[in-house]
Amino acid sequence: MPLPPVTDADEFAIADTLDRMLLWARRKAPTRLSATSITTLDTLHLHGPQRISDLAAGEGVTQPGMTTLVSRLVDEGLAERFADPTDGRATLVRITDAGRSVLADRHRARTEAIRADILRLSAEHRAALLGALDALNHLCTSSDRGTPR
Amino acid sequence: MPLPPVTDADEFAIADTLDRMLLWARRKAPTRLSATSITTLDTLHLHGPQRISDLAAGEGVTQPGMTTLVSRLVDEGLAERFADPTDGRATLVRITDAGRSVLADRHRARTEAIRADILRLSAEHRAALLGALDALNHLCTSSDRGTPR
DNA sequence: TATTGTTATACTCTATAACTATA
DNA sequence: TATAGTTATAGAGTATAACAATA
Repeated sequence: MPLPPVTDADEFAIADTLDRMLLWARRKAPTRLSATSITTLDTLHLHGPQRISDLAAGEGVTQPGMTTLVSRLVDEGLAERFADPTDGRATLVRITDAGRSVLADRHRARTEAIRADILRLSAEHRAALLGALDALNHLCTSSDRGTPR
Repeated sequence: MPLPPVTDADEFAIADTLDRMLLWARRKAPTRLSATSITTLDTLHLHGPQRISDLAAGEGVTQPGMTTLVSRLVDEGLAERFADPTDGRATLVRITDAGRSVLADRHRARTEAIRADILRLSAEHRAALLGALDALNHLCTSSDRGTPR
């Protein structure tokens, strides 16, 4: 069976819906840590140790801002700094076990909250969502860097 | 053709992916106004005039916090206050044309940014996304209230 | 001289507490 | 007395500017 064609208008409709999703998402989900702290921890978790400047660029904050943020994470035991063996100027940051634990707890809680909404959907809608998971995952992982400010 | 069954594990997978989407989303999208300002304007746009206390509950902030936020919006000409004819204690807030314009501009810009990522997906993925739009829209609109703090 | 990171300072946002006005 | 909203104060988070150390 041939795939349905995806037109310009369709692409716009997809983007439009996803943007509305983001507003929805923003209204759920209060977290103890700031949103930037969470995404920074997530980056460290997924991609391993990083420089301050790389983290800053990736999260769309300034370098001094990232220094402060990392200091907070270190104070709370969620991350740690260590010297970059290849560059005396640089500092590398790595997530700790406690940091991973915070990330896991938060993810578990939020997943449960979202799941409650999914249960209210029709079987057809859930099936459609299931069919789009792979696409959504690609979307999230392909280009997860923000635009610099 | 019968629908594929949606199991508990599937529901979890959907919720899991959506939560990852939210982290992705957070990394895109810097906005001039705060996230709460945007969602508040969006609520006023979608559901009409509201009381301060209702807005506060809906956005998951305190009543004094919403007073301040609304004052900012009013100062910028994006919303306006008027007396509730049915309750002398209450103030109603309504979005202005300028507010709608800000919302539209932001939506347009973000939709365009997301669309760029969609263009990098395969035709199959885009088709799957298209098939899930209705489900996603239901998800966003069914229960768009945040949990109170 | 350019780059990496930190410190100093100021501004925005939002929470808690105390207050005013109306029901 | 309870409810709607505001004002006062404090704290978190992040930006810009100035600085120190290394490449």
